[in-house]
Amino acid sequence: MAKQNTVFKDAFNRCLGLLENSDSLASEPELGNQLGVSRTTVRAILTRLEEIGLIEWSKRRKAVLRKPSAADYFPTEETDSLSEIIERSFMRRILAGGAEPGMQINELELAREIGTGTTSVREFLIRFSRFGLIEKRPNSHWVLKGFTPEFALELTEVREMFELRSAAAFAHLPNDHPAWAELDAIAALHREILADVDNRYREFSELDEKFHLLVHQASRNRFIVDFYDIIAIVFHYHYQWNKTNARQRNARAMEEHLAYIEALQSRDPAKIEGACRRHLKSARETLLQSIN
Amino acid sequence: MAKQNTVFKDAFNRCLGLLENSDSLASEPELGNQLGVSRTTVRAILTRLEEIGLIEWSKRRKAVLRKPSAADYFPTEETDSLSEIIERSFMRRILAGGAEPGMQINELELAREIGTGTTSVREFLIRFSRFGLIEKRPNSHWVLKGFTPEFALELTEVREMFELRSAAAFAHLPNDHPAWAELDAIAALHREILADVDNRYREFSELDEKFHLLVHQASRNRFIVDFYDIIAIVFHYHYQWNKTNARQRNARAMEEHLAYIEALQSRDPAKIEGACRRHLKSARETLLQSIN
DNA sequence: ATTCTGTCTTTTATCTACAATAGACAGATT
DNA sequence: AATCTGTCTATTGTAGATAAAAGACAGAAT
Repeated sequence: MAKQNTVFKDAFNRCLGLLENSDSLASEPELGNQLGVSRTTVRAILTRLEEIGLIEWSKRRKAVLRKPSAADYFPTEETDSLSEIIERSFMRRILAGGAEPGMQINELELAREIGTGTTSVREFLIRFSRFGLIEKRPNSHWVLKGFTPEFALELTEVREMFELRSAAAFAHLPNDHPAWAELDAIAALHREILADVDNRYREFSELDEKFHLLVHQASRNRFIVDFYDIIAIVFHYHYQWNKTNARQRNARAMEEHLAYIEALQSRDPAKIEGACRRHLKSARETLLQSIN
Repeated sequence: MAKQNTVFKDAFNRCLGLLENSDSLASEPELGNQLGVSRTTVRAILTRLEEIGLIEWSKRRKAVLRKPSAADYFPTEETDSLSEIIERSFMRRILAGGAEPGMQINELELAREIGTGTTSVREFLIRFSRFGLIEKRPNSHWVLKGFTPEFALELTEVREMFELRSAAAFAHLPNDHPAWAELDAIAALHREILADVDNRYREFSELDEKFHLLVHQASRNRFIVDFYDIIAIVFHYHYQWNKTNARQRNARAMEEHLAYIEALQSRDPAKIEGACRRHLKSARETLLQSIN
């Protein structure tokens, strides 16, 4: 296999969703926009939809013949891109399984284990190296530096510098900047989840990422925004891995977020800095606790 | 060709250097250490040295028969690793040649132009993307974001945050830390070059990199140290590209460095911050001037 | 006049193969 | 006892090939 057709399968599944609530489909370029794929892929999807009797397709006419059933969808295992599979597999190995700092990482072995070619693994490792968890010895193996307390401290040190500056910049966004509306929406979602926290505390992880990314974007600095990727991936896998006291931790963080958001809305620099510092401090403590 | 033997050729050339001042060579593992290569490569070098009649080799005996001549060395074009070649070639294209922001970057075309396979170009682009000058559209081309004033401002903003913090940390290094001795050596070299600045101002570029890296390392933060790569590459190619007033600019920067170094040596936080800010400000101005 | 479809070309993502390089181990040498 | 060499194996770096996906263009349909 030269290339997996995951783009096709994923877009196909999303297209079935469109098809649930409508009795005909838009034009090919329009569908391409909706699904975020090229016309070539759209046509492949339409061809398959016709083959399995979901639509009748003739030039501009794409009439829905029946509603899609569960069996029409491609299984979710087949819709993940190779890089997602490699990332998950790798993160599981280094976060969960006894991965000692200093351990060697073998491209060929990783590739065999994941069931993929070495090229993809190499490219993943190169991309991943910017997260500071692995390092290359040229002409030789990669070395795992490990998810250690030092790593967490270095990460949070930079994060705190960047976020304090971004939060300060946020206050100076013009009043009609869309970020203010987004901030309102995020605040509302916080209150909604907090009102039913016992059932919905798991939604925090995603909300957390959205909120902090919004703050970082106010810096209008690509290096600051890009750095947030590292924080996001660390917290993302960290939440999946460490679930002790999750409900309580998340509730507390959401309260802090609300105070932080209120400070931003006040535009008062001192208030913003205080609320931001308080939240960052507890976020750092949470992360550090879970490592030891 | 599956792999260029540039490691062999480069190590071979360096081995000829060792051979100039000695009438026999060390053991294989020892040579491997000196040259920074594996025993396999050392043995390949010894084999070649024997073939061209430079040494007589029998087990532990590696007697030098004659001094190497210029013809024994591999030409320097053959000793650069593929990634260095690609980097230079790429930087020339985007800094020198009319490379408009928003331009598409084509892997295949780049590969053909450089005379290499696509795999290496891809890997280079992935590594290079962390410098914030290019961006990938998945399943599609890369986009050149360009060496624009915005880029320079975003870069220097982060640089200033990081360097101020690193400089402050430098003052707290223990008195017996090797960085103090290195700082002295760097200061001495500054004075030496300044004393003959008309002839030696070109040595500044390398010295500049060494000095700022030393400062950044005092942060003991991998993200801060890694970020310095971006600054170093930008200034490196920038110096090569823009030579107007180079002598004067470099002389001024060296004076600033000396004041900055003196401030570090004083361990006085206020003095350090002042000298650091002054230098960073003029470095930023120099960079910005050359872009427009 | 604009938007769409049919068809074709180009480019990316990924696999496989292979030379260069690293590295392991046993027996030889000091 | 420690270090070295001869030999062998394992891994990386890179090229080349191929299916998937993107994208270009002309003619057809609104």
